[in-house]
Amino acid sequence: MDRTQSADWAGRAEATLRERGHKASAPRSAVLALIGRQECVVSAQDIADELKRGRQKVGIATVYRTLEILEELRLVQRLDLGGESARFEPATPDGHHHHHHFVCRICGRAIPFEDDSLERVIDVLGKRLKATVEEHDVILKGVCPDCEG
Amino acid sequence: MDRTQSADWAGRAEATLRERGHKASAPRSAVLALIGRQECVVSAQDIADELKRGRQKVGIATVYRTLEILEELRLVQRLDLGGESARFEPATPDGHHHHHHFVCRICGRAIPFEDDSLERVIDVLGKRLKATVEEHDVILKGVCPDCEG
DNA sequence: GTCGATGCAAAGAATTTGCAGGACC
DNA sequence: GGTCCTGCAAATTCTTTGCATCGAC
Repeated sequence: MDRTQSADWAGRAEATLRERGHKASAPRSAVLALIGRQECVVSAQDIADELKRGRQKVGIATVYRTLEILEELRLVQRLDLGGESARFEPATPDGHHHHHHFVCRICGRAIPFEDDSLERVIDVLGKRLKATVEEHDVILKGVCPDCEG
Repeated sequence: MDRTQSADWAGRAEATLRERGHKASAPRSAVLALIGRQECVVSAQDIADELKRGRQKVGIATVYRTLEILEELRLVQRLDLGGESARFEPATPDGHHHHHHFVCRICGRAIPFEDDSLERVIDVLGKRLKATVEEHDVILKGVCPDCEG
């Protein structure tokens, strides 16, 4: 099911880009495919490195430019998890369960989790504030089980 | 009451630094005083600029070094709100109500808010996860009332 | 006096941008 | 064929570091 969803994401992204008048290209497709395969966050450098190991090499500038477009179209979400660089993950279509992140201070790994009560509270909160809330991130920081003790 | 609390923070910070064997200095005191006066986040550059306008000029390197120490001692919290640079704010003593941030996509301002239900849910969540949660950030993004068309 | 703190300037790291050539439609 | 895309390298921006000097204890 993961794989099905992944394929969907890349396909949906390609379609959206085409609709918006963007042209197809091998490097861009490779980036989309890789992002679609992610269950959690990756940095621009991660993407470039991963692709470099494969057959399709992609310049880091292209990775950034592609991510910029995807972010504008809300196909990926940019996250600042406190590391050196920004990280990105495929955005979930509206209403679908999306997750948040626990970041380990020791190993730096980001571990995704979801929680319905949390979403509900944030929903209510959004209504209480006068502002229009378009997106939200919850970041927990601490020590993960592997690094514990 | 704000002012009392601010004075407390700077005083507490100075005391903690002294305890840890750090030496006092005019530049550092100026940074501490300024941070203590903040109700919300500022960037390192904000701090340097603000002090430059006053009588005590402080090099940006000193600002960063001071912030680094303060962060280690958990006297300030570093926040990645998605802007270009990291922002900092005085940390609240344990257990005191701390706030989170709404960031406006148009004007970039960070608006603080607090919510007890949110804290409670995150508390429970921390227990559900096997990891030790040491801190958490909730960031809402959208459009603030002033920028709302 | 000793050792931490400062400021400047240089080094680093992440991200963006300019440009010439190449590919898509 | 025009326009968008790509890769490289240069430019930017934020942050850290090296170093000589100054000041606190």
